[in-house]
Amino acid sequence: MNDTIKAIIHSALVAEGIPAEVISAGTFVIEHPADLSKGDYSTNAALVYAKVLKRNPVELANALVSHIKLETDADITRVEVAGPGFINFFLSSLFFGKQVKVILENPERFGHSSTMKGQVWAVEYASPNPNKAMHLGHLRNTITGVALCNLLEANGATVIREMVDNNRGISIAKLMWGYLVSAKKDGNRVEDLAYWQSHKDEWHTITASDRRVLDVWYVTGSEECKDPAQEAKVRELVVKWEAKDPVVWDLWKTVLDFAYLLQKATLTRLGATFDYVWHEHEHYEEGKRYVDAGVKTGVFRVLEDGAILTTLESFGLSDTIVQKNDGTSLYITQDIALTDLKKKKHNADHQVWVIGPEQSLALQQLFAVCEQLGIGMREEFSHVSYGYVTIKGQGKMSSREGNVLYADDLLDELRIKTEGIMAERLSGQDKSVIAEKIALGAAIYEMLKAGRTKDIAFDMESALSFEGDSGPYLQYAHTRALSIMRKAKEQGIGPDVDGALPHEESELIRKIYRLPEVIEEAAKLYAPQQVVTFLTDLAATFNNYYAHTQVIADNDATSGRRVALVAAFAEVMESGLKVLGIKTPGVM
RNA sequence: GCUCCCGUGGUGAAAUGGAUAUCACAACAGUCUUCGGAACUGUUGUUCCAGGUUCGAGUCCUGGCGGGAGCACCA
Repeated sequence: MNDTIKAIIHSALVAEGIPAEVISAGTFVIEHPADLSKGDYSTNAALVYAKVLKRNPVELANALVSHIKLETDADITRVEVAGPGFINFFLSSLFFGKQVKVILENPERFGHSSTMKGQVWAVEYASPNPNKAMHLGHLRNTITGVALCNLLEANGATVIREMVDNNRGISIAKLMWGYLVSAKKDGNRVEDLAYWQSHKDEWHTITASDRRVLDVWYVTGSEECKDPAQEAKVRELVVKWEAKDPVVWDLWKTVLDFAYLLQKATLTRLGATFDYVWHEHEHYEEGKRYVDAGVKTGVFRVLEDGAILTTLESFGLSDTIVQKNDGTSLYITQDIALTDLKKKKHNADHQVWVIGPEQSLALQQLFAVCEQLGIGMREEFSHVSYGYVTIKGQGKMSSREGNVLYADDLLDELRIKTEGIMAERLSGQDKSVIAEKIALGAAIYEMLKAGRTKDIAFDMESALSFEGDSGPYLQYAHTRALSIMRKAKEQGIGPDVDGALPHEESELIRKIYRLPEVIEEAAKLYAPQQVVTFLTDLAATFNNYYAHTQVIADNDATSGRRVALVAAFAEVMESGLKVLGIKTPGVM
């Protein structure tokens, strides 16, 4: 419809005798007026061209409208000039009827587009550190990443979901050390690796429910490092690991397996899947080759002390060191290699990093260096950042302050709360499954409802409230729709997609068809939040309809048409929620 | 000091340079509870400050103020 209106305006501009070069120079937009009384679509074309042509906007708008010939039985019934010179388009019942039909005939495809067809996007997200349980910050990252991938995919892109496993270095060594010295079942302290290797069963193992224990070992290891003598032992672990010492590798693999077990449980819960996981130990040494090459071609410069620097002034960025003076790697050294490896592996034309804002400069520098080295142009690389999550009234989370809210704990609390509410109503065996879906829905909604770059002060009370703007509000609207359909089926009323429903009856019919536009725009802007806003408005419109219209009425010829509208709403809501990563609970 | 992000009712948020700034929570007043009340209707109340660009600014520009993050051999 967007394109149709654009074409109509274009021919009206031509008919008005406006030169082609003037027309193509102007950029007018087609949008939905905020208020439905102003029409279904609106354009500012007259305002834009009136400025260029130095004409009165309202007069120009009227002239343009006079060139528009509407056919009877067409999708557009009325065109009006309003306000300072907007041209508003009103759509017909026929059009809306057709949309309901389109939705119901192929519900799986509705909301999808092919605007990104042929593009390959590699998206790195989540990437939790193995030494800690996931908390609120990781939750926002993961949920944002899942939604972004779904959005790109919904528009036809091929999406490669990637995660980076930072599985080596001092942090992991601390975790290993903490496990070694504090996880013996009898509580005795052992520092002897050989003893551990031959008596492994004397140490604790882990199950998916032992969520915090990893943090405990890591903190123990970190605390020990405050003593220089102990720190030396932990550093020695790193050195031995790099030398591939078999015992150290054995311990390393043991501890990592625990970490992966916990990570996987949480990520699976959040619906995060990955096509490829990059393990740091496999590529961390690769970076030096790229640095050497950069030095040879004169892109990089060796400083007096041996460190290697690149100048990024032409990119408007501060210079950065790409290799330490002792010849060892930095994060950026590894990332250069990884970016190239990723690109070659997937032949991706776009690479996205879903990472916090504190990495902004580092990533801009990485992108610039990749351009310097000919790995790719900066336009191929995007940093999809997001705001911080703090706990309301407590400020920034800090494990030292003891105010860290873990992802799983939050989800559990939401699930328990949901089960409590549900107990009052029903006692199905699927109760905990449904409660989990609703808990996830509530959490995802909280994380996506704000603009991506905005900080969130997470309010547990608000998240636990299922009234108004919330995931459960959307899920519930969907459930109510299904419930109507169930009743309709029982009474033998099928959806009537051929009869036109008078659209004055509800605003609902004038909104449901917009989902594909929203999903397209949201993908372009990396803004899942726009889908949230749309669905919330749609659910409110449905609830209003529900409250004021008896869908299934005896001896009512329009029941079938209303059922079709409700069914279409249910499909649209389900498609929209799916993109966000929210599951519909169905009829509970 | 420099760079980036953010600033919208009491609270949390929305708004590709457009029309009367839109929702939700809270508060107050109601509906109905015959398709599921996790609902619906109504009332009160908002763009950090000062300039500028524009027919039109929450949005763009300049300068402040407030909050957060980053700034070369840390991860």
